[in-house]
Amino acid sequence: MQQHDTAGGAADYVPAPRRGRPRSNHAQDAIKAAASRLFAKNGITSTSVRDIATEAGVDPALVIRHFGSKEALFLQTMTISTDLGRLVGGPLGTLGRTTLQHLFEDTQESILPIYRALLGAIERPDVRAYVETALEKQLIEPLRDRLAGPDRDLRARLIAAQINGLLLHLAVAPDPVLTATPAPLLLDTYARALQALIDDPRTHDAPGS
Amino acid sequence: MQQHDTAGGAADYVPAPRRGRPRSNHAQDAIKAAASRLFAKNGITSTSVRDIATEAGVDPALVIRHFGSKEALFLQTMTISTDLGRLVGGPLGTLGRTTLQHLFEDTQESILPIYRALLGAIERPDVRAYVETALEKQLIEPLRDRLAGPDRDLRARLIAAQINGLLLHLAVAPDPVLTATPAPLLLDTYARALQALIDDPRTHDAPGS
DNA sequence: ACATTTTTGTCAACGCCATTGACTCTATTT
DNA sequence: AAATAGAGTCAATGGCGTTGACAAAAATGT
Repeated sequence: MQQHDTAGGAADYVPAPRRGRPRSNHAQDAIKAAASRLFAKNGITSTSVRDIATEAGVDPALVIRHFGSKEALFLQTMTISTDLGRLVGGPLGTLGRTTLQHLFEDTQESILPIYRALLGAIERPDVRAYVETALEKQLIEPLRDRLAGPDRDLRARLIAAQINGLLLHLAVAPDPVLTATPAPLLLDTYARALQALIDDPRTHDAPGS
Repeated sequence: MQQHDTAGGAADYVPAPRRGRPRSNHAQDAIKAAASRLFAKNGITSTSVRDIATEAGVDPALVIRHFGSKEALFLQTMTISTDLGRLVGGPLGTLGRTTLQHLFEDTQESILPIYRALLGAIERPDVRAYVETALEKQLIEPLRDRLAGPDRDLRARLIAAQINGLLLHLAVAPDPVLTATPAPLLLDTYARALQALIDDPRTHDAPGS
């Protein structure tokens, strides 16, 4: 009656792989792990659903079954876990420096490949929407609430642009110069630029007069 | 002296499409025009070779025939024509402001869609290589040569990161706040941040002392 | 204990994609 | 006139994301 028992002997005794509905899904975790690794390493376009399925040891159709689409799986795995909002918690006078400091501590771990992957997928509408809201809620809004002086919203957005510019340069290319630069020097230098928008323009608007 | 039939009167004296080997290829120009429009509007992944071929009125195979591959066509059409090097020509004291000014004048024209398209294709190795060298040769090097003081190379790279951060925010999302901001205010504010890295750190390192 | 439902997993397709090889046709060159 | 070389066409190829029909096993109800 049965004509195929490809993966395991279904009629024998069920050796290792359990079938049906285990409480903690085994295949789902394997798919997520494989997707995280491959997306972070090669990006979304160079990573095929079949690649993920092969590395996870499952059928390609199962990937779509569980996650809906390749893009949905991408959004579920390539998320920036660290709360960017807490980066802007320090005192105002040294906010630029402490923000970069925190960012670099996290960056050393794992957010740079994720940032690169998200950037490479920014063309897809769903990814762009996710990045936009994450940027707005997790960086621009906390930043704006901490600023004083005129044009707080504009300045918060421009500070976010500065931060993303640095991440962009660190993420897209293994820039040998930036990478080789001692972290304190790089942080101090860029913090000076951030601070130019953090400080209330009225406090030292015209230094001479 | 030489006539080109890209946009002007191609039908003046050669109405019927010539076959064989015309000196100025008709289909090639149509493909380039269609590719420029579609790539700039929808990006590389959402634009298929078949779409380009349909809009140009040619066979899809002909597109590959002439340009080698979709990616090669992308790199031939999505080029930033304006020389970024001349942006940094102004006097040092107001370099940040004048650079942004020039950038915005060009931006109003057409470089923003191209920037967005390049960013969306940054995952592809050839595109990334092109962007990297263009950035290095056309922006970082001219900038570095104009700076004075310590860490000129590092500061030039960080200024480039700032500029790209602003372009990133302008390109990926139609940010309503940044778009609605009066250009002079936006330029003045961001120029202050640029100037923090342009100015020789030694000249006003300790403003109080 | 059995029957039903729900979820997991499998397999073979579908339609779209970029790209290719074989081919014709025409203008230029010899 | 013959040879050449590029322009254009057509059908096919292999890969892609995704889907539908189906089997199997666990969960659930009785």
